[in-house]
Order: sequence, then C-alpha cells, then structure tokens
Amino acid sequence: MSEPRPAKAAPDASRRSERSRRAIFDAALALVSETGYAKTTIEGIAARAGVGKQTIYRWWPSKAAVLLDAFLDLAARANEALGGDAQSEIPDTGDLAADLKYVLRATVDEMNDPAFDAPSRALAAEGIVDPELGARFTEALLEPQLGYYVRRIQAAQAAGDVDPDADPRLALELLVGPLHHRWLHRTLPLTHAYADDLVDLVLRGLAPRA
Amino acid sequence: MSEPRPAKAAPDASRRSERSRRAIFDAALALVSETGYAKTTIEGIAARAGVGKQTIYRWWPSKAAVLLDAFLDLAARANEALGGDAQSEIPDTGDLAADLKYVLRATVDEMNDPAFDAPSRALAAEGIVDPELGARFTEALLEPQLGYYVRRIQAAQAAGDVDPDADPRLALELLVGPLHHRWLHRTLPLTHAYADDLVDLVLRGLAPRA
Amino acid sequence: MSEPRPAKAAPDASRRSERSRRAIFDAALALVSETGYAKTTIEGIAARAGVGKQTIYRWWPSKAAVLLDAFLDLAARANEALGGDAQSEIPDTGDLAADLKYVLRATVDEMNDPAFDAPSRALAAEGIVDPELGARFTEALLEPQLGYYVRRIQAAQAAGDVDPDADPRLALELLVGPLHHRWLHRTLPLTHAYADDLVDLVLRGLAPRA
Amino acid sequence: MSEPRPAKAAPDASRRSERSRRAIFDAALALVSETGYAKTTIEGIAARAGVGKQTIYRWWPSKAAVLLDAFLDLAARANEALGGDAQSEIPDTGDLAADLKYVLRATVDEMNDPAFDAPSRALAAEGIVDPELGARFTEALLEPQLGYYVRRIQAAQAAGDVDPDADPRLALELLVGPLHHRWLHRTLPLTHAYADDLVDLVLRGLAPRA
DNA sequence: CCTTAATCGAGACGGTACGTCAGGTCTTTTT
DNA sequence: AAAAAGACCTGACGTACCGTCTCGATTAAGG
Repeated sequence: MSEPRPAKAAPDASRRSERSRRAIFDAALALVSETGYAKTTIEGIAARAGVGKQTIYRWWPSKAAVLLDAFLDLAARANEALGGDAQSEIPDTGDLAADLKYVLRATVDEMNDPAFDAPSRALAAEGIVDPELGARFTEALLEPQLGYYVRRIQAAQAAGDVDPDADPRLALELLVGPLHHRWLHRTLPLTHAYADDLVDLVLRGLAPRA
Repeated sequence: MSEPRPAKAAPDASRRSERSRRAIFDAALALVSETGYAKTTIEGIAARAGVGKQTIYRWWPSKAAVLLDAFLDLAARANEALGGDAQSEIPDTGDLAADLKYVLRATVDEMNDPAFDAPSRALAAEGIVDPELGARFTEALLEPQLGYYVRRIQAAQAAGDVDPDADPRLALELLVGPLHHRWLHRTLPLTHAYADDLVDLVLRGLAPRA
Repeated sequence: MSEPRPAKAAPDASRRSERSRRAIFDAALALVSETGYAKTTIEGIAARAGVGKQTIYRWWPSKAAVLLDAFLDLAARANEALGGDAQSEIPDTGDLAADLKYVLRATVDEMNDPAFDAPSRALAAEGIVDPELGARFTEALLEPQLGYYVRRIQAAQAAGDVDPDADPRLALELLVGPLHHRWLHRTLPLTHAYADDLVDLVLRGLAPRA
Repeated sequence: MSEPRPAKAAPDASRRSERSRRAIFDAALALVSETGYAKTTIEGIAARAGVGKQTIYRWWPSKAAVLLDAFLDLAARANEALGGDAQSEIPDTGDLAADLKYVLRATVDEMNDPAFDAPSRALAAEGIVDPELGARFTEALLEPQLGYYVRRIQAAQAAGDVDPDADPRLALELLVGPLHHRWLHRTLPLTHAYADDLVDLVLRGLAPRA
C-alpha cells in the first residue's frame, strides 16, 4: 500500500547536493525569463547550472516540475527575506474595500512585472494541460493565496461588513477570477483602476442585506 | 503595405485541396482528444490525415494554429448544424437572471465535456504562453462570446434591470472570470448550482441603485 | 516469407543522398585513423560529416557497419584507381614461390601502414565479437582475398608445382594464418623476410611427392 | 624509476579483500558468458558481485583488464585442479605428429566450448584494438602457450624428426596461425580432422631434408 | 481539351532535444 | 584504510520531431 510506484527506486535524498539544487533553480528561472518557457530545455538548464542532465532527471520528472519547485523556492525566499513567519496575510484595517484594493493592486503589479509574469504564465499554462502538475500548482501556489481572501472575507462577515450568508469562496472567485481572466487572455490592460472598480462592484453584491 | 512578409511566396489558395484540409482538422482534433495536446505532433497529424507534412506547413505556421483553425471549423460546423445564421446570441426572455443561468449552465456543461475540454484547454494554455496565438485565440474565439454578454447586459440596462452606470465589460468578467478560474485551475467542481449562485451574486451587485 | 524483420520499414534507397554517404565514409575513416576506433562515435562521425545522426542510423545499424562499408568503398575505389576490372588476382609468372612472396610482402606492407592498419584491426576485432558483422566482414573482405590464393594454388597444381592431393584451402591458411597471427597479436615484427620464410616453408610441405 | 604512474597513490594491496576479488571475477566471467562482452559493464559487474564500483576501479584500469585477470585466474585454478605444478607442457611420446594432434584437438575442443569461447574472443578482440591490453594478453596468455610448442619442436629437432634448420617459432605459427584464423573469422568449422590435416601438412614441410 | 504549373503524398535531410545508460570521480558511512 | 553505496558531471547512445528540401503523380486553371 505504501509503494505505488514500481519505478526506479527513489534516490537517497540525504545525499543530495544542495549546491546543484540551487544552481538548477537559478538556471531554470533565468532561462525562462530570458528566452521563454518553450525555448527552455532541460539540457539548457543543466548546462547553465553546470550540472549533469541526470541530476535533474534524478529529482524531477519534467521541466515543468523543475520550474514549479524553482518558483516555490523563489517565493519562499522572497517571503522569508521580506516579512517574517507566515506573512502575506491580507491586512485588516477595518476597511475591507481598502484592504482588498491594496492586495489586488499589488497583484496587478506582479502580473505586469515580467520577472513574475514569465514563469508564472508558463506554470499556469502547463498546469492547465497537465492535470498532475496542475494539482501541484494549485495546491502549492494558488490555494494558499486564496486562503488569505477567505479569511479576510470571513473577518469582514464577523465585523458585519459582508452579508453573513455569502459564500466566501464564491466571493473570492469574483475578485480573483476576473483578474486572472484579463491577465491570462490579455483581453484588456490590467490597471490599478481596474482593481478598484472590481472591488467596488463585488462589494456591492456582498453588502449585508437591508 | 499589403505584403508584410517578403518570405515564402504565398501559396495559391484557389488550388488548395479541401479534402486535405478536412482530413487535417479531423486528425488534429482526434489526436488532441486521444493523446493530449503535448503528445500531438505535426508528423502525427500528417500521418493520421494521410497527408504530406509540407501540406500542413504550407498553410499553417504551427501546431497550435492548426488546432485553432480546426477548433474554429468545428465550432462553425456545430453552429451551422444546430441553429441558423448568427445564432448563439444570449436569449432575451426579459428575465436576465434566467437567461444568464441558462448560458452559464451550458458553458459548464461544455467544460465538463471531454470533447470540448481537451482542445479547448490546449488552446487556452498555448495562448497564455504564446502571445501571438493568444491574440488570435482571443480575437477569434473569446471576444465574440464575450460580445454576447455585453449585448445582453446592455439590453438589461435599457430595460432598467441593471444599474445604467455599471460597466458591462466588467460585469461580464465577473460572470466569466470565476467560471474560467475554476475550469482552468480545477480548484472545485463546476456544477449548475455554481453557475446559478454566481449569477445571483453578480446580479446583486449590478442591481439599479435605489 | 519474404519479410522476416518486423522492423522499421526500410527507407527508400533511391532517394538516398550520395553526398552524405561519401561524407560519412570519409569522416568515419578519418576519425578511426586519427583517434582510434574506440574513441570514434557515431555522433562524431555525423558532426565531422556535417550530417544528421539520423542519416547514419537510417542506413546502418552500428558504428562497425558504417566502418565496414567505408572500408569496402575505400578498397573498391583503390582497386578502381589502380588496376582495371577484376584485378587483384595473384599474378601467375610460373614461379609460385615468387608470386606468393610478392603478394605476402604487399600484405605485410599494408599491415604496417597505419592508414590500413587502424580501420582494419577495428573491423577484425569487432567481427570477432559480433558474429553478424563478422559474417559480413568475412564474406565481403576476407573470402574474396582468400579466393585469389585458392585459384593460384590450383593453377600451380595444374602446372605440377604443387601436390595435386593437397587441399588448396588448407594450404592458403598456412600462408595467411601465421601472417594474421603475428599481425593481430603483435607477437613479432612483420617483415618481408618473414613473408619469404613463410612461403618457403609452406611450399616445402606442398611439394609434389616423389 | 619504480613508480611509472605518478597518479593515484597505489592502494595497499595487503588490505585487499580477497572476498571481493573472487566475487568480481565470478561476476565478470558470468556476465560475459551470459550477455556477451559488449553488454557487460563495470557497473553490472559491481552490482552482480555485490561490490562498490570503486573497488573495481581501485584495482583495475578497465573492463578488459578485469576480464583478463578473471580469465587468468580461471585458467590457473583449472590447471591447479587438473594437473599439478607447471603442467600443460605438450606431451612427448616420441611421436611428434601424434603429440601435436593431441594438443591441437584439445585446442579445437576449447574453441568450440562456449564457456571458453566467449571470454576468449572478447579478450582477443580487445587486445587487437588496445595495444596495451594486447601486450598483457600476449604476454600472460598467448606466449606461455606458444612456448610449449617451441620446446616440443626443439625436442623433435634434437630427436632428428624435424629439420634442424627450421625455425621453431615459424613452425609453431604454421600450426597455431591457421587454427586461430578459422576460429576468429569463423570461415570454416573447426574439427579434429582439420587439426590432423594441419599437423600432417605442416610436418611434411618440417621433415629433415634428404 | 490540353497543356502546364502548383499542390499533393511521401519521406530523406540537417538539426535539436529527448530521456537513458555507463564511465570514472568523489563523498559518506560502515566494517 | 578499504569497502559498499550511490550521487555527481560527463558524454554518447538511439529515438522522436522539427521545419526544409526534393521527388514523381495528380489535378485544376487558363490558354
């Protein structure tokens, strides 16, 4: 029951080279940013990282998996550097609209930043087509972020700023869905004004009933 | 000004083999459904279609372009078979909520239908990563559909069912964005109930102000 | 009954590129001479020949097979350049000893010529270990040469210079076997004097019985 | 003058594991017999022997060297088991022809025995192409055997059965060369009759002159 | 109607990258 | 200190497709 994969006998993680792991992440992120995901190859990552191809294949099943871990590692380091422990929680100043606008504007800025945009799009696209990777992507990157919204909205409900019958999950999708839609499909520009309008309109629907 | 590409003396479209075109579309859609987009190759399409590789390269620049045209053709034929001329417009029974729920439920059904899901995801994913294809995808597939929503919402505004100050474009994204979000990222199941809840919540925000 | 190989559907030889074939032969012979057989790789041959790897794999099953054909081609061209039609036959001056010494000295010279030695040893070694290639090697290179000896010895028997009961095949092996033995195992130097002694001793055994 | 290799500070042979040495020989011979020389790898030998790769690399420079030592060890053990001290000398019954036929028939039998044939061919082939290994092969395996012939022929010369002017070395090559030729190139079957004919023909050439 | 030129099926070609295998070195832990 | 284990960098393997490029053999347009 515990060994579902008859494959390849897992390597000994305790002997793993941290040096190589770092180099692979750096190379992967750099190549994706510089040349795009499609033109990034495992061979290229290995060469740039000064690492044997086998060292990549030993630890990851695919290019996308490497990039996902690289991205996760990047996010973790960024988080660690910036704040402290479990930061990134949406601020609660008591003004829900302001708090959401702040977060959504920040998200818009990220989406307009090529350094974030390139690997992010690549991962999203790959996850859309590869269910297994998609699950990992959603679980490791997306859901944690969505959790922030859920908690902030629940707090707003407790404070009486949001209809207590509203489903926080649905509410959050109203905020995040349109943003992602514009971002992924590039239909219209993503601006702070758009973020603001979005928050205002959604909150109208969430207002406590008279 | 009319021939931006000095390359590749354009082929004579009048001599084009309709037979081959059909076979290529069929093969492309079949292969994507059967084996997935990533494992679908131009060579494979050519072989399955009983066609020379050059015949594909003569008329399309990439695998994604072939699939986009195949999908467009499929949609056109489906449309033709079902309705009449410029169908697919969102019905206007006077009850906006009911009309939107009808359309969104239909969309949910499509997203749950593997025959639509596979090529659709593939195209979306490719468009996310390839801006040129993304533009064609958005223009040819996405925007026309969004137009239906815009027109129905404008009609509702004219009928006084929706706040005349609301931006129809933003409104539509509130409906479509969350749906796409769940679909593409597979966060939670897509059901008719979800479509209904979505419409209800969005319409609360769009209600004319007292 | 005629298609015992379920494999790969033979390529169309009529479309084959003569240019590539030549370049591959030249590259293969050059590399074997320069760096040795073991260090010669198919990738290296392809690179040196300015040819895709697949073009080699399409027409030959192994490095050894390439080299065998290259060597055969070289021999054929050499033959063509030097003599005329079906030359290489052992001369018949009436003096068997002299004729054999002439041929064996030439053989000794070849074995001492690095340009011949390197690919030749490589092929012999490979044929020793790979029965299939060995058969091709024997059939295409070795046996034709042995045939020359058989015919010259038979002529000598007809002329009464050799015991008519002697087996020409056995006789020839007495000449060629020791030469190859010294050559392949590098036990002692190969000289013209050795060739002469060999012929003299063997002919003593072949002399017509009193 | 005593340390030709500046590299790799020679390991301490006194601490060497006899257990591992045995296991490596057994594994090497088994693998060569079972799967052929080309498919036998150092990794495979190590795995089969339950030994670390480094243990092989510490004591041998190449796969061929391992196999040569394994073969030598096998021969030594066989010799030890069968006869006594420095056996294997060609018997001297006074009848040179009979003695040689006895030995050559035994050699033919060995060459037809797969257990001997496989590693033997592999070593011979490797030695043909790799001069260093070839020298070791010749010195350790071939020359000792040829020595037996030299001594037996010299004894025959002393007994007046062979022309005293004949070169024993050349004579021996007349016997062994043809045998090896047929064996290595697989031109014709190796039989006892062939061995007999060979001896008879060679001895005619070696007969004392009238 | 009949030439004639472009398209077609086919597939060989020079390439790039794949994912795998083994070589030989190095490091860690055990004996 | 040698040995078992195995991760590491390297380099070649043989394969799959890429996109380009011939080849006859249709095949539809215009003379």
